[in-house]
Amino acid sequence: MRLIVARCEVSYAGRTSTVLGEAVRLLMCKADGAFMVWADGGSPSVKPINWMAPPTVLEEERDGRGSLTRIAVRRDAGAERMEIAISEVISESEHEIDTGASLAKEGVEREIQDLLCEAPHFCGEGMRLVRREWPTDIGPVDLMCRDGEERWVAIEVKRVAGIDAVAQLSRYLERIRRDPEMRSCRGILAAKSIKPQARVMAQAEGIDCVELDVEVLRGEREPELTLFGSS
Amino acid sequence: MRLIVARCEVSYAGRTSTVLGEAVRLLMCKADGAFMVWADGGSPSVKPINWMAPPTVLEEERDGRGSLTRIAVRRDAGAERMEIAISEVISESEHEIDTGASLAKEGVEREIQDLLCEAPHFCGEGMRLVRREWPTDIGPVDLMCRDGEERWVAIEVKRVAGIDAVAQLSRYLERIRRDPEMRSCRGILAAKSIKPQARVMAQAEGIDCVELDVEVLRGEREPELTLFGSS
DNA sequence: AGGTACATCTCGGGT
DNA sequence: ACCCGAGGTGTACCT
Repeated sequence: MRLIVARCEVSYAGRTSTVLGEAVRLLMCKADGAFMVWADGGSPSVKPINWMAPPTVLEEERDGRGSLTRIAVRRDAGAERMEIAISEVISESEHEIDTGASLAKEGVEREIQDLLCEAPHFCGEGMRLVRREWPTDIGPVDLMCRDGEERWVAIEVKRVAGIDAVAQLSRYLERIRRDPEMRSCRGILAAKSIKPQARVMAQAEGIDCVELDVEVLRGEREPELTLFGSS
Repeated sequence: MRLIVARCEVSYAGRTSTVLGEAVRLLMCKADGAFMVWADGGSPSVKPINWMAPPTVLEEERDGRGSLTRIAVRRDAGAERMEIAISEVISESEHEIDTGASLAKEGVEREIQDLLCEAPHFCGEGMRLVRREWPTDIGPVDLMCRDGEERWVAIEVKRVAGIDAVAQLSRYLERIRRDPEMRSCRGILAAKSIKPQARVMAQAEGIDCVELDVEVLRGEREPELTLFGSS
């Protein structure tokens, strides 16, 4: 990875076009072709002010003393491009950084889905998993189950559920119910946290809400009596 | 801004939890309190593998020779935390980097909305803007207009419109039409590009689609005869 | 290649 | 503080 601290102007043209006046910035050039321009404060804080995602082609110009004067980054046959005009190089270094290794994440939607598949009864007594990623012609619904009364139940799993999650499940239900056998399929929105507006919209659409406690799902803690106290 | 290249282990616990085994990584510590851990390849390429957004509290430990051995980053009273155990420091530097300056973006949704406000007739003959960001109880619709026949028209502006945009406009229309005076309000989805599936869904919901040419909106180019060739 | 959904999304604007 | 929507979203997965 190359790290360059330089006084520079940056212009980008592609999906939009931007110009950054002269200032001291960090230029970060990853081995995978990603190129980023960083400022040190303000917004955005955890995002570069300008960047090019790989694959990119880099072109450099140096003056007679070997000092960087210009960097051009191209992508998509030049449809996207960034130009860095450098007036002063303050630091230039290169380091061997390891490539990203496996990173296990816990608590994301996939894990909640995994846990719920093992214990669907947390969405209602007698609930049984029929199929995960049940296909519809506009995308798969996370879980398809049958409840204690043999009724079909489509479950949409989210980490945090907003109104978009309700809209998503509604779209699926509309498709699913076109099958005469599934006409009475009901919907459950299951999430670690459900926004108030999403609850209101879910109620209006006849969709049940279940807030999940991941530690309970994992079996690390006993469920509390109020677990099903939603709707 | 501080840049540290070090062999280290990283663990994060907060919104999710992750563990990263020992490897050489770049640690980036911004003046605004943002902290990032970078690998050099793999995915995601333009995002750090681990990070903490400001505000953060940093805590460092050094050995007898003054070499970094541990960094702890805390946030939100310790609810979110990252621990970096350092076995070898390869490089450590600090630079004065300028704070983010103003960055003008063109071609994003806001600019399209601006241009459309100045020239609503691109969404239909006789179209007049009544109000921008027309409020509903589930959020504002981008533009509220009246067409040549005095009919209300709600316009949702997007850069790229997918089915989620159609769903969003449908939700707004459902609310808007609860007002008896607006019962016949129609909807237009206006975007630089509209996905085929979104067109299908829009047609099913009686929503019109208008694909916009930003250069024409800006007055840089003459409209082509097929501008309204949508449905 | 195109469509769909997830993300520790991040970020800005509103209430 | 929370909610909502935009993003040059990026990224994986599927068709």
